[in-house]
Amino acid sequence: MRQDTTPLERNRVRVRYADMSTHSSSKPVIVWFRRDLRTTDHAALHAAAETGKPVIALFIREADHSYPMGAASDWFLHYCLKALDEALSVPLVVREGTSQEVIGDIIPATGADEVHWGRRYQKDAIERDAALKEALNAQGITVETHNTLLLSEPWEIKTGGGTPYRVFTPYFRKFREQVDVGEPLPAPNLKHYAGNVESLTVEELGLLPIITPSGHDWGKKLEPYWTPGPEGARERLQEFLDKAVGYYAEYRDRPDYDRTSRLSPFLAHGCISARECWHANNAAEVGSDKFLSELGWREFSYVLLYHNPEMKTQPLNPQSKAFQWEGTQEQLEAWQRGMTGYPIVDAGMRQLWDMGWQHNRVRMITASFLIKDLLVEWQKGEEWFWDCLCGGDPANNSQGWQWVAGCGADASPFFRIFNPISQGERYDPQGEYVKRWCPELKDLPKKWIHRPWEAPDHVLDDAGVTLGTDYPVPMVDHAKARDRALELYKEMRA
DNA sequence: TGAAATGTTGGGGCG
DNA sequence: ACGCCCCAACATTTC
Repeated sequence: MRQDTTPLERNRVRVRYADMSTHSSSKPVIVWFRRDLRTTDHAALHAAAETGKPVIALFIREADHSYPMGAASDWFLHYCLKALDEALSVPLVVREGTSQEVIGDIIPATGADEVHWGRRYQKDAIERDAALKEALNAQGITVETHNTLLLSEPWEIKTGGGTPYRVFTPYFRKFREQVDVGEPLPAPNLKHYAGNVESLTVEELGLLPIITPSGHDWGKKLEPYWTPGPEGARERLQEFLDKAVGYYAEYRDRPDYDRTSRLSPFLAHGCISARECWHANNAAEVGSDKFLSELGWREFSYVLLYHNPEMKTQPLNPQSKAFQWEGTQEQLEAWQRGMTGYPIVDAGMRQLWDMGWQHNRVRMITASFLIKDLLVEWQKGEEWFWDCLCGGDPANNSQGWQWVAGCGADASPFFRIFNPISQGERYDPQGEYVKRWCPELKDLPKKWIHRPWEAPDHVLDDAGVTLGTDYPVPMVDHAKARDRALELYKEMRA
């Protein structure tokens, strides 16, 4: 709930640095942290430390962000900031406002004459950062930008014709020929700045979800699943490399197994770098090229986002704009709540709500269902995921939704429509994933777990399930919905 | 990183 | 023994 005054005005806090004895006469350098909330393999932090100047570590809750984080990502971010503050040997200065205001305030207050940050790739962010850089340069302040997000710059890898790639496979082949993913940078030693810098506490940013009047704490449910921050990211990567990466190609499509990396939220907030993941995979006793290729998809998504700034809302494939969506708000809400009547879809949507994350195979199934069975615009699904994912990535989320909708670059063709029953039976054969997230179906035999409406009455009785009361009747008939989607697809092409 | 419809093949039952 | 039909099983095409 935003009020008339900013938290900084309401509650002025001064960070008092522990080490006041460092009397360096040199001017400090500011490192502005964004989606790179770590100390290792951080090119901007590293370069700032190399100057030998005292370092002011800064995070800004940007007031003028046109693509603000979703609620679950804010939750994750809150704990990332606290973890980063602990991981850094200097305090993290936390502020709210526009970057121009905040940095424009810190520079005269501290005498800082140099600013470093990691580059961003969304058009509005690029423009704001460029304007800030220009304004600072005009004041004689040095600005250096770095790559803290990606393995390669989106403009670096081009086809023979000099255009950006639009198909993943040749893109990634070229990437592997061209890009030398070097060693991650170590965490640098930082020199303390001996003065004071105004800072909010992380709490004052108000990132945590508001507890409802009835006392429901929505953020609390995410806690068991995640340890946000660099330490949690390293642990997660290590566990993945120790236990799952060897089976990645075989089992990553199985939502009933815990065989994916679950690193997406950490990568999205930059708790760990893609280079650290890449490198650790290759250094591990057993690694997986498939895992590297997933990191490659992340790079490819940023290529698409960089060259297509409207990717969040506009189909990359322009003729897709003519598609006549006919899904309703009620249908969208049933999907959001996990009440479609198709168990694999509902399990996925409830997992997303509870964990702030959804298994990748299930993302394809739930997205296909929203788009092709319910005929709801993919953008509505993108928005919901953006709000619910505790590590929503602007490039990956848009790219993934466009892929399923069939309107993206190198996308799945529109007519590739997932059957929620056969997908469920193939990838969750025992129904364990469904039973975990839809406990009302836990006593249903596996034969009927993905199609409860076809189960004989006595089976439903024995399982204690009354369709329409305990669990919904399917909201659409998949076979009919499929025909309708193909019909609309044909109309669009005509 | 589909699914369904359609086409082909080959073995076995049977007149 | 032979042709015919049936129908899995697999392959190809279509959306």
